[in-house]
Amino acid sequence: MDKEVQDLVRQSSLFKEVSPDGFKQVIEAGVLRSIEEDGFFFMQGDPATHAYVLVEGRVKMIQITPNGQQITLRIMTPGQTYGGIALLNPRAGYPATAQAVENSTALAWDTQHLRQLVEKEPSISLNVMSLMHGYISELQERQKALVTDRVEQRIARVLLKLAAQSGKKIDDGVLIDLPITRQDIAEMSGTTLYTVSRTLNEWDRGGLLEIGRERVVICEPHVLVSIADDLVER
Amino acid sequence: MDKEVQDLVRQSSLFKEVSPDGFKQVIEAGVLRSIEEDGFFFMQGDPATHAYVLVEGRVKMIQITPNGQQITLRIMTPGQTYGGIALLNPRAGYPATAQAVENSTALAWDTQHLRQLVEKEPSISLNVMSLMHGYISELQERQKALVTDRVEQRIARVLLKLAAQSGKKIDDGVLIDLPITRQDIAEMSGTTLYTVSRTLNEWDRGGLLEIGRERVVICEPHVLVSIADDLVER
DNA sequence: TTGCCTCCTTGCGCCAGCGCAAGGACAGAA
DNA sequence: TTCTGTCCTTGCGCTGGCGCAAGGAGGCAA
Repeated sequence: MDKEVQDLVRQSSLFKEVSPDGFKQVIEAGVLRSIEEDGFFFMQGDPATHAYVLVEGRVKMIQITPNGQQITLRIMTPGQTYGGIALLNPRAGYPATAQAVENSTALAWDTQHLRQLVEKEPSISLNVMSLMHGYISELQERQKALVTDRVEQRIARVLLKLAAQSGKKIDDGVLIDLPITRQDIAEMSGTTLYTVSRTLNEWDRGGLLEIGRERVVICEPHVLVSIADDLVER
Repeated sequence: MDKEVQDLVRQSSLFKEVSPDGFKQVIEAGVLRSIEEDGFFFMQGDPATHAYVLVEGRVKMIQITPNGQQITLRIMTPGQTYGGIALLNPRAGYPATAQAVENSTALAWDTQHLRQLVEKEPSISLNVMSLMHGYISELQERQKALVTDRVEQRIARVLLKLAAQSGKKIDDGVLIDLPITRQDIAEMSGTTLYTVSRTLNEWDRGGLLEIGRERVVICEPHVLVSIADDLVER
């Protein structure tokens, strides 16, 4: 297995602080799985059989409503963990769908191996709880935002989060280094593609950012922050 | 310790399936704590030091926004667990505030004892994860509802959930056996007390339910379900 | 009985955001 | 170079839901 991949796994929130010995077992038990663009690692409701650490590409966690509408929960970058629920009994379904945004590769562990690993390394169990805790906080945060924030604030928050996660410093600001559509942003901020388009264009006109097709560059991050925190007149 | 209380703990989602031996230790380590109406077990952000099983009364989990606005996440009834996060390192803050709706009593375990118990009974650890999993599903469900459902549907859902949890069969329907204000319902459904009032009155006029001061009786549960599921014309 | 407090109702005006529809722009294929 | 598909923009009309303000009504205390 690739040295680089091993490092990624060692630092992942699922297996961090595992002993060298245990880590060897982790690597041995992991199975590589590749999914091409727009394919799925798993669907919401599927029995949770595997936990994944993303090695390459981008994966988004989404929820699909009965009427086909869709909300995006998060976008994962290499090194991040998803499907950690699999530690539980596999009858617990995945709470969301994992879809590849680009061609992606992940290491996977099935429930059985995971349980063996946990027995040897109980810290993994704490790691899973820690992951879930983070996830809960995030969901609560989003829920609060949905109830109390205006759409403008929510869009600002989404952009800042994307920048923090996949931002790339360039000449005139921070480029969000993802092929991301207005629709994607709308799904992440709980609004519509129309409103996103209008808002981004307004901000572009104000020099706050620069937009293009599937491209956003944040020029004035601090202004965006003050919009997100509602410190600014409309 | 009360026999009744012990049964409650034995069936709680935190300690179910613990061996008789381990259970004895659980009971020994638990500490009773009473909070009177409107008091707090803990506040959001406090270091998570204790896990609780509610023994008597009602406790609501809430989130308070910087500007004082408030959203209600859930209302707990006796036997339910909260603060399970405490198993983790206590620097992880509680993700929400636990406030007593009536005079309430709970059994509490601190992090240190919990860790000892988990060592003896690893199933507790799985229980915690299971709890968190349920919590995550619930939050995602709510989030989906906030984005895609109309206010009317969300109010219907809240009423149904309250009825499922604290419903009491009476002559003309199911009484929600809680002193619950319009404001409370608004916080749970992510809307305002005005809209809740208008909606409930409309339903009352239609014979769907009967309302009074801090009182709701659901007369036609199935109609409410079809509203929640959007199977009905407006 | 009276007063007070909290909870509830409702008319009214307002506007943020929705979503259709039509058209433009860009990128990659052929 | 042209074509095709996807992505993006924007004018327009509409409405669900918000929130103020004012008043009503039930419950509790003294």
